[in-house]
Amino acid sequence: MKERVLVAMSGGVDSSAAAWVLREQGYECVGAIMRLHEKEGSTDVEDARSVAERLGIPFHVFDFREEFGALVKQYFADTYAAGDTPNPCVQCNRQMKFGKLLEAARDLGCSKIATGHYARIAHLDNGRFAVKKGAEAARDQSYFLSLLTQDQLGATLFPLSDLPKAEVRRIAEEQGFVSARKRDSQDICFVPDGDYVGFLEQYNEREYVPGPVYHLDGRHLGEHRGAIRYTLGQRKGLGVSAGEPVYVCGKSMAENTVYVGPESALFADTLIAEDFVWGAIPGIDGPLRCKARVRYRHAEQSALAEPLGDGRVKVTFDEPQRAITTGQVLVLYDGDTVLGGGTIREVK
RNA sequence: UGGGGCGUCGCCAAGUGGUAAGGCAAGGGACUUUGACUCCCUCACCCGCUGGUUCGAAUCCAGCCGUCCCAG
Repeated sequence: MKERVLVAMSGGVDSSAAAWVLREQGYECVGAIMRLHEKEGSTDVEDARSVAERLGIPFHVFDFREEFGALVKQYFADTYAAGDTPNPCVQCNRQMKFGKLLEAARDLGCSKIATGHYARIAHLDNGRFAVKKGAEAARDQSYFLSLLTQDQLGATLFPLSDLPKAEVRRIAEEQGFVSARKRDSQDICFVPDGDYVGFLEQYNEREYVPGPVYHLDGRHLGEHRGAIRYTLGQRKGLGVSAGEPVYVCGKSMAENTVYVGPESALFADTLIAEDFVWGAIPGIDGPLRCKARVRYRHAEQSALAEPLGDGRVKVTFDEPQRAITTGQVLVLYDGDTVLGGGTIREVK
């Protein structure tokens, strides 16, 4: 019998198939699901339990609603309130799945944790662990895993790393998992109706009121419905017409003002990321040419990364990038390997 | 209340006798384990109002209403 591994199950296809694959590989599996927030009508817990039963593995339910609120929802609300744009999934990965759940796994005597992410983990010659892209480029989730620490990566398995999604579905189908035909998850899990502003108003216990929309050329174009609703590069939802498409180019939370302008005004080539977490390499002490992504599904771009000290890294793209947004996560790559990532703090 | 201009979808705007372009916005969908972007579809039985001319008008005529500019 191999190692004892806790499989993070969500009730969806991916984690279900991951559990099966892992068991096939001879690991001693323990299934577990986290309760992170209230979900009306959700059968996720039951679905995960059913899959665990079908696999004949133990199953645990961890109620992490409080922790999720403190570590993810709070971060989400605070980031928006500060005028930045958060990435709750990256935060959830580092704090919950590979944070609280990993702790719980260790308490259960599991040396590792496994999830249904489409990515790989490599143990490099330099002794470090690194996240690498999944086999199917279109589904690669390495971006979301970029801020995991060495300790976290060293204790992680991604059973689906070499499987295309179609194969995963087939496995779930064959095994008769209830999750086989479930839709892929999308949007922010704790804001199911997509109304994240409504969530923020409730969470922050305040109402976000209308304010002015100005064009960069000085024109007053109309009123927006609260500066917190808009993020850099956003086009829809402004409700103002300038004759041609205009995009959010900036905003002032203090003045509740939104500035819009032509798409061309959104391009910038330099940013500073903070709280950098290094993956494949321990860090850099000089300029490093690499590839970088500024958001999930951003095609990697050639760039030069330079250390600024204090966990800060300056990144200069060869070509200006559209709507580099503070609060979002910057990830550096060397080919398929994640070099490290940080939170975008400043854009020039 | 003298003169002139203008009144077409929420905004801008084609169309000047033959049966309402387009852009923006908006709504819906696709894409998507973040926010966005993008893509697709929809969006004036009707042209300020009322009459008139005409086989036929948003397009011509009259009156009215509204609005803008100049002159007061």
